[in-house]
Amino acid sequence: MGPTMPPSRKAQSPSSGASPPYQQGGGGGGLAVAAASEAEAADLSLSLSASFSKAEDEELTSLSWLHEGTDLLSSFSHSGLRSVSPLQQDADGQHHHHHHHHASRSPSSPSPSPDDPLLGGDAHSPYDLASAAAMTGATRKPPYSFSCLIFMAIEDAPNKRLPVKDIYGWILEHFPYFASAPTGWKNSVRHNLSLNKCFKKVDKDRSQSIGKGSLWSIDPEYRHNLIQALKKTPYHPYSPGLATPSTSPPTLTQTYQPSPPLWSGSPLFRKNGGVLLQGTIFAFLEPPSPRSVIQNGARVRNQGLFPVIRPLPVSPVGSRTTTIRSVNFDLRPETISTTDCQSGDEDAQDDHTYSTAKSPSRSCSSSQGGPDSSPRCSPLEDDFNDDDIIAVEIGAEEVKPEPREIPLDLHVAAATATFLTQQPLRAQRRGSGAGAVAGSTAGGSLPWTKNRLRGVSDTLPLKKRRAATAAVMVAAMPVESDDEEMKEAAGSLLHLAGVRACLNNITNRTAKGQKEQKETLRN
DNA sequence: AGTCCTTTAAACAGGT
DNA sequence: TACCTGTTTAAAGGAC
Repeated sequence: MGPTMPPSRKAQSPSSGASPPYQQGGGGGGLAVAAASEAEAADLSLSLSASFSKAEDEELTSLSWLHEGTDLLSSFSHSGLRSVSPLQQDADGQHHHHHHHHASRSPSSPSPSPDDPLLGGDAHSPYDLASAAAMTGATRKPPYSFSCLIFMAIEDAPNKRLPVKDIYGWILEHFPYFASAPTGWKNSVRHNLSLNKCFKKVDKDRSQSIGKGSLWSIDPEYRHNLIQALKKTPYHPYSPGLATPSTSPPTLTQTYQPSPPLWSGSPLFRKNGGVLLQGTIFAFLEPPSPRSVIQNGARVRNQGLFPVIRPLPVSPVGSRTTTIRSVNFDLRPETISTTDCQSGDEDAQDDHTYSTAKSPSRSCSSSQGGPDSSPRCSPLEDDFNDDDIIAVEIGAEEVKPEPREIPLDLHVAAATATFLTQQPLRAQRRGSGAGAVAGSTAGGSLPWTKNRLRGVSDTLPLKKRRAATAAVMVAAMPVESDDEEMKEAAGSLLHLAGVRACLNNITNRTAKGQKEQKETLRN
């Protein structure tokens, strides 16, 4: 019953042609190097960091809306946009569909204090929906993937669950674009709900059936993937074209020129792999005091929906370092390739969440460790459980003047690692490898392809993978550095950290398979 | 060139 | 019957 060939695809998605920001596609795998430009790509500091699950927890902790009873709603409150959810639910999960009103017009939440440097009274706060809406306009597609949109909608619901219809409503309300967009988006939403492991139906209680359909909720296990996906948005303070927070305390980061847009679909972002690089570089640039991070964290928490994506502070050209981001992403236990993790394929199953974070370093694809990653595969974990990130700076070359003093010793690196574990941006790291959540198809594997039929075992043989990893490392080396010592150092460090990058360990699955897995998880 | 990923389109089944 | 919901397959296209 395969679908018949679509009559005319040409009229297809507007999205595909113009490389809209929200398109995060491409997961390709290259090593992502953060730089404001290609040219600068090679000029970043090389930092290897490994993060582990614990870090993830901490990371989550940093998001207020996750742990402090601060839900996304509150995040909206800061924008004055969301005051009242259009979809009101009572404690029983009953939905009372209020007439859609634009929350922005009737803010019920207190506006951010004008003098709050973090929240800023800035009407153009990049973190509020109003700004987002204004920026995207009613005619432009929001930069969020459907998964993110769905996630936000659900999170915005008092009971964290919504029927599709209300999800549509939420999206429409907050992103007017869809009001006039082709109807296909609803199909996409449903498609996402069905395929993305991040979403799951709530067992419907007959007694309180809401009628047709089920309530959809976020699978806690994959939630962080969604969160991470959200973090990758174009709406961050320093995005060009976006308002910038006027009051942020002077930090080293401010000395940077705003880098190109870093929304997840941004080429630059992809190149960087986003997160890690951001986090890493960020860490180096930020004052030693975690405070700034915390501040940012606070911000994140307040922002909720609008992930803090800061521009990558780009190392001035000239610094001779390279950043290896894939390591960071992939090292997390969850993202570690099964192969590298002893377990092999057994877990192949859980993985699949569409990743929201797409990742360039798909090393451990979403399919794999995805979000769930239940199987904690990793020896690494045993060795490092505490501050999950190990950042190692590998040799900055003497050659060019380091614009910023980049710590060259492990102590500093360690500190940085710690720092990173506390800083929100860090979350993004995984985007890459693991596939984040995203969307729809997040987990990783999308249905379509033969590839998907391959199992973990089909991925590159361990040997090759390792070779690939090595290649990655080498590739990450300063361009002009063919210094074997350096390479060795990198290798040693990785080894030391028990880090093994895993590449292309993506398990492809058929949609069916995913579904089955999804089912399995449910049961 | 091949692979990955997201989005879009569409067929279909089941429910209301 | 018409519409909605949910699942699944397929393909387009961008990115690496």
